[in-house]
Amino acid sequence: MTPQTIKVACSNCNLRELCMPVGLLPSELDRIDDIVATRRKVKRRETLFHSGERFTSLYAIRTGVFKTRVATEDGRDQVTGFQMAGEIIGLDGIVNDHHTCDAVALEDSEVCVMPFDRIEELSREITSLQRHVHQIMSREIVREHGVMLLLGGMRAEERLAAFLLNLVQRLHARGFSRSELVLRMTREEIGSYLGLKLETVSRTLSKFVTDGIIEVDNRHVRIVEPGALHHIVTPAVC
Amino acid sequence: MTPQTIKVACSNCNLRELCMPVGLLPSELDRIDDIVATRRKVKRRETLFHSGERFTSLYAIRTGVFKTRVATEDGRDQVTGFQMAGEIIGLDGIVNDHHTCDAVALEDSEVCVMPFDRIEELSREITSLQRHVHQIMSREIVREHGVMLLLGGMRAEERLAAFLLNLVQRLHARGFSRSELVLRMTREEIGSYLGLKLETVSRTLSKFVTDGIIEVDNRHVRIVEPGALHHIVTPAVC
DNA sequence: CGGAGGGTTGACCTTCCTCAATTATTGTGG
DNA sequence: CCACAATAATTGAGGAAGGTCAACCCTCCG
Repeated sequence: MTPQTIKVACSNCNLRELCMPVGLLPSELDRIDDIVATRRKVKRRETLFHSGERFTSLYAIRTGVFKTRVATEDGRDQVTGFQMAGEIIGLDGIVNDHHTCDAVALEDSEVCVMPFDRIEELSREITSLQRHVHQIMSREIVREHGVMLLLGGMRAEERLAAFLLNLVQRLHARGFSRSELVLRMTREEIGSYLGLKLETVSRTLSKFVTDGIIEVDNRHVRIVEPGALHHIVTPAVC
Repeated sequence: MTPQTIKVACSNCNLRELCMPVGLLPSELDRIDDIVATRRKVKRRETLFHSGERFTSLYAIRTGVFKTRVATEDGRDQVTGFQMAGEIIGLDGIVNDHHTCDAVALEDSEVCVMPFDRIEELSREITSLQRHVHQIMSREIVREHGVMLLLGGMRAEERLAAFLLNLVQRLHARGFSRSELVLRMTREEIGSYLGLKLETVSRTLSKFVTDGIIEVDNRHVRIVEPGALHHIVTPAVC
C-alpha cells in the first residue's frame, strides 16, 4: 500500500448519504470507518453468501446490483429483492447466526464487509448509529410489507408497473435518469420476484410498449409515460 | 394499588421464554422490567395502532391475537401477519417514526407497552438485550421471506397447508394442542394474508375435509393427517 | 461462426376469481 | 331469553388471468 492509497473509509465514500453513515456527525464518521473491515469484490453470478452459511457480517453495496433469493427443498425459489449501491444486505442472518437466503451478484460488484459484532459494539456507544441500524432493519420490514401487498393482491400489469417505478425511483436517488433504466436482471428473475412466469413478464412489457407507456430494447427500458404507470398501480380513486 | 398487586414485570411473566426477556440473566431481567411501562387492553376489532400514527413503542402481546395489515389509497388491503402471545409488534414504525400498518385485535387482548427509546437506552447497556432486539427484527424479515415464497410461488392448497401448519406449530410452542386449533380470523382475513379470495379459502378447506386431512367445524380445525399437509407443502422430493 | 442463454409470441389449459344463492353463526335490543 | 339483523361461511356456475408448452428469434461471446 502506497501512501496515496485511498483509505477504505465511509468518510470519503460518495454513498455516505445513502448508506450506513446516514445521520452521523463528522466525529462519529471517523469511528464508523473502523467498522468497514474490508472490501470484497463479487463477480457476476457469484454469491456473496448463501443459505446455511454462518453469519458474520452485514454488507454495504458499493457498486453493482445483487438479488437475494430463498429456496425450498423441492427446488422452487423466490427472489426476495434486488439491491443496489448503498443498500445493506445480510440482515436475514442475524436471527439464527446463519444466512437463510442467497445473495447473488447480477453484475460485477463490490461490497463493504461490516462484521456484525463490531456494528453492535459501536452502536452501543454511538446512539445515532444504533438508531440507524434499527431503521435499516425496520425499512426492510416495511419494504417487504409492500412486496406482500404486491404479491397478494395485484395483477400482472400492476406488479410490473410498481416494479419499474420502484427501480427507476431508486436509481434516480443515485443520480441516474428519472426515465431510463437498464434492467440488471433477466425476465425470469423479475418474474420470480413478482410472482409471475417469465412469459407473463415479457408479454406485459410488450403490452406496455404497445400502449406507448414504455420503450424496451432488450434490457434497456425508457419510461415514456410515467403517469400511466402510476395510474396502473393506483387505479383511479373515483 | 394494594401491596398484593402483582407487579407488571417480565420476571414473573409466564411468556418470558418466548418474548422479550429471552436469553437474559436474572440480574438483567430485573432491569428489563423497567421497560414495560404499562399494559394496555385492546378489545376485539379495536386497533392497537394504525397507519400514520406516531411511533413510540413496541408492543409485546400478553394475551390474544392480532392481525397487521397494510392498505393502499384505493382501498385494497393486505394482511401482513397474525401475531400471538409473546410476539412483538410495531417494528414497522421505527424507520420513519410513524406506523405504516394497522394492528387490529382479533379477540380481546392485552399487550405490554415498551417505549422504544427505553429499549434503545437499555440495549446500549445490556448486550444480550441488544442482540435480542436485533434477532426479533431479523426474525420478522425472515418470516416475511417465507410469506413471499408462499405468495410468489405456491398454489392455493399449498398456501393453506403451510398456513395451518405454521399456526398449529406456534400454538403448540405455547402449550396448545399439536393437532387442534381455533382460527381467530375469518376466511376473508386468511385469504387476504394468503393472497386468495375467501371463497377459495373455504373451498380449499372443504377439499381438505373431503380428503380426510382435517376436520372443520366453523372456526375449529382438527388436523387429522399432519403428514398429508406437509406433503402438500413439500411435494415429493423424488 | 456457432452455440448457449435470454427473450418473444402463439395456442391451449388450469387455477382461481367473480357473481350469486343459500345456510350458519354471532351479536343485539326488546 | 328470544327474535331478528348483521356477519360469516359454503357451494355452484361461468369466466378471466395467468400458466404451460412449444416454436422461433435475437444477441452476446468465445
